[in-house]
Amino acid sequence: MESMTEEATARDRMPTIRDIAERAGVATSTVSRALSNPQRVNVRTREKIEKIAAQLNYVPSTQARGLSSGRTGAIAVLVPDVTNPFYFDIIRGTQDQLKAAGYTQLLVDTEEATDIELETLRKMRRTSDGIILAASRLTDAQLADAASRHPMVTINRATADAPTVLLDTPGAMVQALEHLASLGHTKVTYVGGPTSSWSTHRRWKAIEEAAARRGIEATRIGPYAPKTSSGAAAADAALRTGSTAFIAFNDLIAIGMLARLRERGVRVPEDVSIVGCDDIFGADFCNPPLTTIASPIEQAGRTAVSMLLAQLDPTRGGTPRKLAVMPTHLEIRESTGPAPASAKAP
Amino acid sequence: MESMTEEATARDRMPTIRDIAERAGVATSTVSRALSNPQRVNVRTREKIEKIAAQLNYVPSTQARGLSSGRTGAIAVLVPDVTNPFYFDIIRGTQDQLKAAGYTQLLVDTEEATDIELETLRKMRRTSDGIILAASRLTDAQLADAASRHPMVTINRATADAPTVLLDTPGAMVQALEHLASLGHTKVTYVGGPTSSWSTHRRWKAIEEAAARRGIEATRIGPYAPKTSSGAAAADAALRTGSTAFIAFNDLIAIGMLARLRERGVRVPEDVSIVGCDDIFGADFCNPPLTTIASPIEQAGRTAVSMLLAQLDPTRGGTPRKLAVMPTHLEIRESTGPAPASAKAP
DNA sequence: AATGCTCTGGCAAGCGATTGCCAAATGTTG
DNA sequence: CAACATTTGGCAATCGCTTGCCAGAGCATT
Repeated sequence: MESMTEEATARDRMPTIRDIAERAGVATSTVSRALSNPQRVNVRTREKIEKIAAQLNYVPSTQARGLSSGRTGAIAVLVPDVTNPFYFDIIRGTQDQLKAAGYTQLLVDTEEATDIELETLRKMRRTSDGIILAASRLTDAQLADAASRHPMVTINRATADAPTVLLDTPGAMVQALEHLASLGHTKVTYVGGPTSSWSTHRRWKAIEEAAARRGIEATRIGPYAPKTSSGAAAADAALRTGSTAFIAFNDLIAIGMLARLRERGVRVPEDVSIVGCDDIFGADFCNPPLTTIASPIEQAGRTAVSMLLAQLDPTRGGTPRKLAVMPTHLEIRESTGPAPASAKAP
Repeated sequence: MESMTEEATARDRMPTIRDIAERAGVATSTVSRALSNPQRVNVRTREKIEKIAAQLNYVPSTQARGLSSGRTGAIAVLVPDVTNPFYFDIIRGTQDQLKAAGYTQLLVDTEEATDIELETLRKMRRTSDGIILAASRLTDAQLADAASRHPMVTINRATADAPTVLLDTPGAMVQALEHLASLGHTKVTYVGGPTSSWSTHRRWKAIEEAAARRGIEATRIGPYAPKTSSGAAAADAALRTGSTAFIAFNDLIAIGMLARLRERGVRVPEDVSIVGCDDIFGADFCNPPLTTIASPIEQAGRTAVSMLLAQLDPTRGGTPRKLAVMPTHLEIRESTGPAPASAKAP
């Protein structure tokens, strides 16, 4: 029985460019062009091909396409911790913009580990067209190496070797300090994040400088892991400093501190004030609502994608920017208040 | 100048299996086997090849591998909304398990839209080896069709056509109802989620039945989008029902209601009680902390991956399960309390 | 009528692996 | 030592699509 029709043959196999070519009576190359380079082919031929493709429910193979064209159509997004709401906003931003540009997003959690980050970078060199690296834990040298091998954009981690999107949190830290100063606080403690975090140093430096300029006594404690569970230890240590106001590396830690302070009977903001950072989901409805540093995080993700895409296809975009700084502002809620009178004379 | 050495040639190009073969003096097929089918080749040859591969910093091309082997090494995870913390946990679970199994995760946000979901499904048929579909908005027929074409596991959306991971929220809804009943509540309102959500109907049905059995008057309002911003409208409508206790479709809505109620001067739990669902990030530190239905969400993600992988490679796993029901429990916090006395005699 | 373009479409060579089949080498056994 | 098994490695065909190059057709220009 050699009478199998094309219909029968194609039943279980996915249709390929060849099936279309046969039915249309053209060469596969023509089909390829009609589908991915429309103006290269006659309108009538194209329409015919498109019709057949639709009929067959044809879906091009990314694999094959990638193999021959060298492009994969995928962008890898590396974040240190997918559970951290901060990164979720970034992911949402990248997802959004990537989808719009027809790219697939490969999401990888590097678990705040340098080696996983490096290994992922290595693999992705082959698997993706470009990489978005959020809050990288890598050293400058490692970063430079990675950037030299693959199109890359970093978020919240400046480097001369790749375009970067920065949230101007240091700027807002200064605002936060001024806010606290105007409320009468004279001793402020910065609750630091992971040592490997570039941001935490940047923030502390900003605070240190601004404090010196204003005659405020600034101290630093830490490092603490950026999780609510670190908040307990952080709160205890912070209290021991004698400061009346704390600025936390991020909202996660701040929220954890809030819980611990309540547990210990320390009132916020009557006894101490707390400022968080990032304005993540939850910062507005915790108890008390957290004064924090807000920024367009999702926008940062989108911008990173745009910058990466511009790098991939220099013809399309205009001047590829090397640096984008997102504005931030202090979102004052209820976790900050006047310095307690007693604190003035210890 | 034809004297370019191999070194020079290979400088900017990624090393391929062929480069290794040449250096090792063997055929590419041998290299391929040594790398992905070690026992098929002599130990000494293998070691030699591995060494050279390491030297060259060789990374196999997923594309090429996929083309010839038919497998892509990627699993697509479709969620209705990446911003919803509930899905964070699922994503974290899948990410974790997929990485462990050597798969890449393709994350797609279907934006609660049926057509995006369908379109993504179509594309992913070629791009991924399998699909994990969380809280699908599809009809049974659409789901059956999709499942027939591609290995698939659903989460929180039962179907006879694909293995499913279910969180036993309906069971816990009954617990919640009993909890409320024992606190003296006799009128309870269910604040429903999106009409297209399979879960919301399932939950309401469970409540309705349990309420009837216990002589509690249960009403339903909705639908509401699963966002905190829906909470305001939901709270207003809920209040109008005259019920003293509300069970929300999820924590997002519940948290939004909390805010609105405070705004309106309605005390929780003194005046009304609220129960959420999912125990998402934030449910424990909102004000007041939310009584909610907790479940091992991350675990659900992991289980889904296991079930999918078992389906892909039937030899490895044991009996591929068709259904996994994750246990849930009522997490009692401070948003539920005794029914107000006045409510007894309206 | 000759010349030169622009359009279209086909040919065929890859892209980088995998894998069925075969042959040489090596080992085992009676 | 012959006969047979088992390893081990090579050949070459694929996988599905892209793309450089070429040729014929259709037109406009001299």
